[in-house]
Amino acid sequence: MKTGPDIALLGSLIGDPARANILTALMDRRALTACELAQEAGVTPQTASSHLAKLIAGGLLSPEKQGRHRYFRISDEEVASALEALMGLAAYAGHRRVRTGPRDPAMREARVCYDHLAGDRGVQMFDHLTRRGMISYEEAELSLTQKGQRFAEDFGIDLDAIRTTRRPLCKACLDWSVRRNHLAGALGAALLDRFYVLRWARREKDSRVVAFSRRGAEQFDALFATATRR
Amino acid sequence: MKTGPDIALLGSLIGDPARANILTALMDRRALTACELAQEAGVTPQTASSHLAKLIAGGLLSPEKQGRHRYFRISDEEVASALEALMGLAAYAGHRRVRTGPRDPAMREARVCYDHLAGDRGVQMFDHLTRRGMISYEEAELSLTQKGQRFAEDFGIDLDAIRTTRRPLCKACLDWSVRRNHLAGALGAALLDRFYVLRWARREKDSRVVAFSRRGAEQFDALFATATRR
DNA sequence: CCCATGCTTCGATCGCCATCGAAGCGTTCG
DNA sequence: CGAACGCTTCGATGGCGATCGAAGCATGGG
Repeated sequence: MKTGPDIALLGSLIGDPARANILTALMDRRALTACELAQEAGVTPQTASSHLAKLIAGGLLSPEKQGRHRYFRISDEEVASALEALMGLAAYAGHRRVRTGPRDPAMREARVCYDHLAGDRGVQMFDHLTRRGMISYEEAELSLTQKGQRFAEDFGIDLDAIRTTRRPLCKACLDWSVRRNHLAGALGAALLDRFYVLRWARREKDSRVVAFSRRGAEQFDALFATATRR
Repeated sequence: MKTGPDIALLGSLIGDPARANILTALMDRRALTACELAQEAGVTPQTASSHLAKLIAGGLLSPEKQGRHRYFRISDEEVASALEALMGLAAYAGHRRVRTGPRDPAMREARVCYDHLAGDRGVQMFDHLTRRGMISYEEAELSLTQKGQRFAEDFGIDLDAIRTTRRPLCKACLDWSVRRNHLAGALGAALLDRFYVLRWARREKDSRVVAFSRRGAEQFDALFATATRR
């Protein structure tokens, strides 16, 4: 008999197409209702309900009651990160759901991963921050340096406010399209937020794509100029 | 329709208990025969054969013919790394296959992950190497510094020989038991090899456990003394 | 050569689980 | 309060896939 974590349970949860669709739909950090998810997955509400129950029992999703709706979201950054890693392997092994569509390049350029920026631009930002010594990698954990703190404050991020949460400030998340790290954690989320506020970018409706305006892209490139984009 | 990598396929592959057992059994980098794997998984050779065919089709395993035997191994470090990440989530979410057994603490202390050292000791080593500036984390990739190169050579590792392979020298791998990084890549493999040669440790039969001798543990602790063990 | 070994293919069986219709339960709104 | 909505539970159905016995194919040894 084997010992160790049970990957079969998680695998079978992720293995059903309807459930995989649900999880994928929730990878942006939205919380969706059961009916919306049913539509995303292409099944009836009854079926979706049973899937959702299983995903909750498995710890992958968390329900949230609000009025007569029930919203579902991915439980945890840990879960999102593991799913992103699986997507990485899937992309690497060459399993794609559909032939590369028109949306695909946009996804590769910039998309939402849970609540932070992923794709080429996410990696570009991460590269710049580490290369310029704003984020340091010590004891296998990321931390924000003095220089990085000044940068963040200057960029309009209220670090004190962020630090009140229990959530880690900086975390690395493996990008499935670029297969390198991008920045997750509270700071990653705050930065993306800031891009929205500054109108550099906006979320594309019903997708994970983050669309940068021309001006926004220029400003972004100027700010994170160290690393060259692919 | 969704776009992006297909996690459902991988999920369903990993989701079957027999296949999960097979994958887990191969997580040390051994190559096993179909019959051995059948026994590991607790199914007949016929059944195992069909599972193995699917795992190969999915890109997770690679077959290797040798005489009248056919050996199977995990295709790739990428695959092993993704599986380790899934185990991390499973452990985090609290799904364990069996009640914590006597072997479990030993697994947590030191075990083989593909072909490098994982567990408390693996993380301890990684921490020391990064903290002492032997491995640097730049542009989202690990690299061996001058100081690190001297260290490795002094420890009896032939870096030139290693570099002939196309395999990356240093890679980070997320440890499922400690949930922090340990060192993978060619250097990680070479270091573990060195521990065997120096008789600091040996593989426990039929398990992923790496058993350190008392003397070996002392030397190891002396060498990687920066980080305190848990 | 013939037989043993190792593995795969074939065919049949069985069980589990995804699916959906119908009904039940709670919430909201007019 | 009744009707509409949102979601879940129940029950029945169907299909896919895991499983194994038996046979087929290689390879190697005597």
